[in-house]
Amino acid sequence: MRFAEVAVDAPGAERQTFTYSVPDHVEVAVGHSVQVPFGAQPRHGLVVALAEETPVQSVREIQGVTEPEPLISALRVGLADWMRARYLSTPFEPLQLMLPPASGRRRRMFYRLSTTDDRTRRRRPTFESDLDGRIVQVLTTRGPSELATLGKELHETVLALRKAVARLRRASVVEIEILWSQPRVSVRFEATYRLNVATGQVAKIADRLRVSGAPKQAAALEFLVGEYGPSRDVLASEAVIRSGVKGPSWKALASKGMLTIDRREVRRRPVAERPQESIGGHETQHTLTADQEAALSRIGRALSDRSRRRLEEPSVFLLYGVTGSGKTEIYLGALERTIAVGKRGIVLVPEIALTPQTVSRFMDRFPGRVAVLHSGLSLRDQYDEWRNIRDGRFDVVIGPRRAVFAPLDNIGLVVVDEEQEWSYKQDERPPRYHARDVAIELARRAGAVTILGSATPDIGSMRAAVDPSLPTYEVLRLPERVSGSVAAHGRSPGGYGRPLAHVDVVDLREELLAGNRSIFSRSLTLGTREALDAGGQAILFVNRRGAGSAVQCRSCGHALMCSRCSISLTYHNDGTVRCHRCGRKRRGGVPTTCPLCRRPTIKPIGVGTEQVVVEAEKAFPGAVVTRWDRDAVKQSRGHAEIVGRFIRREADILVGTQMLAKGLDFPDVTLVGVVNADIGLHSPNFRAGERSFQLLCQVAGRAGRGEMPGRVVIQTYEPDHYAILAAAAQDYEQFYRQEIEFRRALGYPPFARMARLVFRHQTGHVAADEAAKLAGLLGLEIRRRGMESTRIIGPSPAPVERLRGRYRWQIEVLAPDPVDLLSPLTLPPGWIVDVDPVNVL
DNA sequence: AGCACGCCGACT
DNA sequence: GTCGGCGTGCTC
Repeated sequence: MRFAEVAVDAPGAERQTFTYSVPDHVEVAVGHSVQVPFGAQPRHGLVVALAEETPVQSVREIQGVTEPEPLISALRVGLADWMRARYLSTPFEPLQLMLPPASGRRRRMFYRLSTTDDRTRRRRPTFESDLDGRIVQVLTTRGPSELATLGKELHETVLALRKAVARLRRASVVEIEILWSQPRVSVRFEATYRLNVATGQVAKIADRLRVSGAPKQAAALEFLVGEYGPSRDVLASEAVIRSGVKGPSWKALASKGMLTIDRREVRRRPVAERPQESIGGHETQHTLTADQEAALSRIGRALSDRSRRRLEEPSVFLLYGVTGSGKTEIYLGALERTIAVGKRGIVLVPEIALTPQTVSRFMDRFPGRVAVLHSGLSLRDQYDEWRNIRDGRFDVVIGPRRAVFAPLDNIGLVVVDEEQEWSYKQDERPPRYHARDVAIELARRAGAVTILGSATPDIGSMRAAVDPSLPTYEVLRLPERVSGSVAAHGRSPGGYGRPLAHVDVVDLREELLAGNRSIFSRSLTLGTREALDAGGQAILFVNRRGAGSAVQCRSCGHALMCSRCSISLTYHNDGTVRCHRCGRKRRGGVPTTCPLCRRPTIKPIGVGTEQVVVEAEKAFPGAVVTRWDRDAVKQSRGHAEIVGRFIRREADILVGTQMLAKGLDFPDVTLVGVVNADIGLHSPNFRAGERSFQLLCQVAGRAGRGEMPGRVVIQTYEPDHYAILAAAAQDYEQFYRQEIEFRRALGYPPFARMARLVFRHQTGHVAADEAAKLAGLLGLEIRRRGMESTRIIGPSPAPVERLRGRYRWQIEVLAPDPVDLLSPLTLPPGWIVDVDPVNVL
């Protein structure tokens, strides 16, 4: 007897896999997609293990496989289980990410009138309510229907219908029928024709056909032999178009045995084979700098050693290189070496839509061998691309976070570009995974090398690389900017990297004292004018992150803080000012005068892009100002249109949010202004400083990427904040030294790991009560199990307390591994757990 | 999620 | 007595 361990896609199968027996006539392997009985209904599941025996008493049988081949490799089934344990997801959720996109069938529940006439019941059912009768009416005329259909027809709520239908089922008037929807996409076939007669006989047969009044069939035969010869498949659609002979004639030939009609799977041509539309030119580089050379040879050694199974070599490299230092060239070189030892690579990029320049460099280097998982692909295309990857048609897969689940075999290298990016964390729906950490685990299991690339590495990644007590990652440094396009055009003096842009920090308190009430400081106004006059372009960056804004004094820079939590208080639209850590409300709301300097200049801070556009048009008459943020993208035809307009110099000033911080090259931009560096600095999150520093560095990196030198102006009320000082100096290591001490002192990650628990409810106090209850329970559990190094913070309202009409309260768990505390517990329904959260909104 | 089991109140 | 309400608990 054989048994299969199955991860079932059903509520009720959240915590464990289930054991089923495998009937003799069914062949299953790990990774197979199967249909199993679960409770009263059939469910979809994935086989995660096989066994010869089981301790389980009541096993039921697998009903069958839904696809002939396993869909997920054993390695990835293992990875999925690792994700389940790490992110406290269900067994099925991580596996679902690895399935072909949009190929899933959904269960649909239809209600129909009972077919079995129930003789135990003598009386005809008398309907308890009018609704029951109306339902029967609809089912009689329309046949089996879903609840939603009934709802539309009868103008009743789903809830009322559910009750009525349950009543009718008990009375044996109505029964349910489960149907599986068609997958939204599946393998597509097209008919093919193949000639069945010898070439020499075609002329004779064709003559006979003409005589017997079938000239079309004769023409078809002659076409086939002339264009394709015997026993070669030709797509029916192609044959019909090119020969002008329609379907029925071909069918007639087939019935006479002269032709075989077959079918062949057709797929869209992979992206790599399509002509590329690229926006902006991209730099090509042929000679490597000494640093690049050294980094690449180090990675090359690890790659070849690991391919010879000498696994003692480090497997994770932190490629720490300033903006423009040529990290992409290292990725390309490492991929070449990977392919040279017969392996393949996955490249993760933060937001593919925003990095077309990087993507096209990969496609140029490995023509026809790169699969690009683009979020803009249609479902059909995504599905075809999945199958093309699985069938080994690509050596390289490049894409955003979910590309880590692409069905690529024989992986030798995994690259995570801009590894510090928060977009690698899925925080909207389970499994709430971090693609960088999944990538590292995938590489570990595959015996592959990982490269984490960044100009401003995640604090945790850098610590793993430099702390001698944790010899896990190895740092590779690229400290100098490559001469880039200058070198490519042969005009570089040689040996000199492009300098980093010059950064000015403007103290907005002084601007105010000098009587400047505009949102642009004198320095920024002057700098922008100069840049435009010299024929350059300007970028104005508006930091909108952490919309829940701090309350800050324009005169002295003082921000209202919580006396207990040492984080800044948050202004709410209802006028209250509260701490998002402990939940305490400030009495009196926003003060009229600053508690520190006594001036009446204390206000909630916040500037929008629209406002900046208006102000910029006023301040720089004649300049064309363009906006780039989420709203502007919605109105136009996407990112590429806005970016393209700016690169083609149809606008002089680009006003935007974080989107423009990402790796795009704007060669003519000589000035970058940060309108409000303070926002986010005080977001109630221990990563606020890190986030601000990274953002400012990235924004500064947009200036002076061409031949003209760049200049950056950072406007702030807090010129002495360590994140701003370090960003102005563009000195990551200075920032790291301070940040890591701050984290150590407060026991924050990377010195502990965090799990964030959130509860949502329409009513504020219900959420608060529920949070208090669970916090008490967790505290009890911590004491009971003597978990001294585990702390809980809160309960407190979430930083954005009310989201989509629901109040949210949270509890944070800090521990060496918070899963130790949470894993054995069953949280009450409604709680969401986010392990290793990055976004705390 | 669904369904079964089980314990209480309004009827034949 | 019986039917049917919906409150817990389980689904291999």
